[in-house]
Amino acid sequence: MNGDHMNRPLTFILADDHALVREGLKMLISTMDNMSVVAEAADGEALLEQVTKTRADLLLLDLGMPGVAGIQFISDIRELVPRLKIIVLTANIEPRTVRAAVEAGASGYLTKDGDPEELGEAIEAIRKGGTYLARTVRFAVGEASGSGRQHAVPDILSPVPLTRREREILALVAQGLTAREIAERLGISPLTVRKHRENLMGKLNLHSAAELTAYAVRLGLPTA
Amino acid sequence: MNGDHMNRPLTFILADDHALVREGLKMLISTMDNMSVVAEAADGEALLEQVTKTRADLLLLDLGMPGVAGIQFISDIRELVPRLKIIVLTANIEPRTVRAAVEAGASGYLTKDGDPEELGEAIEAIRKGGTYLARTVRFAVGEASGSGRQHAVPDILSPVPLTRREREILALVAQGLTAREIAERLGISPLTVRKHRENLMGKLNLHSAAELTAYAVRLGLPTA
DNA sequence: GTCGATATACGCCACATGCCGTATGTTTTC
DNA sequence: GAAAACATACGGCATGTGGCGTATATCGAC
Repeated sequence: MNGDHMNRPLTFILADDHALVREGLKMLISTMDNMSVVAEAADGEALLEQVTKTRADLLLLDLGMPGVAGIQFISDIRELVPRLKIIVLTANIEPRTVRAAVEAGASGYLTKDGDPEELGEAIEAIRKGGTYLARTVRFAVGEASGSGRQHAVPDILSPVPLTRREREILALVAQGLTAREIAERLGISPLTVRKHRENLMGKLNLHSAAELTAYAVRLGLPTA
Repeated sequence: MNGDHMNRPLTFILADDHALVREGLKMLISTMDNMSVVAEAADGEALLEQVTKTRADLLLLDLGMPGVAGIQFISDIRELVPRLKIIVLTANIEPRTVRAAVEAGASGYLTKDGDPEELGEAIEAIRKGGTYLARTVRFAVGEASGSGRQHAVPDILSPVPLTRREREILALVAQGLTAREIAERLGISPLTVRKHRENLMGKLNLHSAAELTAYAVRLGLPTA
């Protein structure tokens, strides 16, 4: 971001739990000028190791990885290694998630069903110190000042920061457990679990365990 | 399978709703000898068009595509174009799904988190007229005769053929709708919906709407 | 024409859930 | 050290759900 315009190659960490997808992305990146993949990770633990061990410039992060509780992970990494820019790569196009990712410190947000060229555009934008949102989700953030959004933003919820406990309980609800089962597993009262769940539904604007489950699955939490 | 050992290149159709993933797979395949991708499809409709229009040898099918009601689609395509061999590519490793896919006529079953080399191995096996299952799911089918399975197969359910109505209701349950809402939408009694749901849970060995939802989402049904 | 599968519909019961309120102790933040 | 956020816990009430049984109409297969 200072004097190294485009001499030194940009280094990447690839984080995606699908080896086949990683392989494909590596191929894609290797066809670009001055780019190289220096590390890969298939789960959150491996990723944490790699981000501290390597000195990569960019992290291409699949939000659907096991052991990666989504958004929270972004802020964790930003705190740990501030110089590492994060590009989120996911199938999730919910406005809620996009906003949360950006506010957590992601520099880019790409969707898996987007135009492959967007990867290059995102890298370029971020190298210049900017941020990049995939065209498919750009409407989600309201454009801040732009000419005029074509679609109204559906739900105006704040980025919905979940507490640690809430995330924990969301993950268990997502596995189809009842309040009682969750309570047993956590060693607390079923009534407390219910309260947490109520708070979750309030924050996320959902209205049933099934919707919570769907939300969690789409968010990439493990479901079995 | 007859005289064309390896002169004519093998032609592929890629079906995956994620353009980025398709791009990566295309790269991967292009690095192999005598392989070429002749068509791509991002949804079920486009795919149906391509399978009839082109005369490809192999279909690499992501089971998570929108508009593709999973397994059912495999038998549909097999009926339509019997010469086209199907390799399923999915993140779903449920024994139930694996067995169902194979019985529906899939020649291969690869998982997205599997070893990328498996793609080559699968193609080779299928070219010889065999079938190929990813190592991560091979246990699911019981090996039929094999030396000895390392893990017992957890649930012994038959491949679970769902009726049209049941699939319809599964999709709606998966969106978090209550029995009443589903009944209104279909113009039938809520009690009937409940019965269908009970039958579904019986067939799939699930025990709550949340589990049904998780199942449907993993299966690739739309959830919003 | 009968049999089986499917779709339809109802009732009962125990239990879980969603929504409301209140309360207390702990931890984090300012 | 005060204020805010969080985790804990309880109660009531209307509704939904899961598991059970029963019953009828339709339709395609044999």
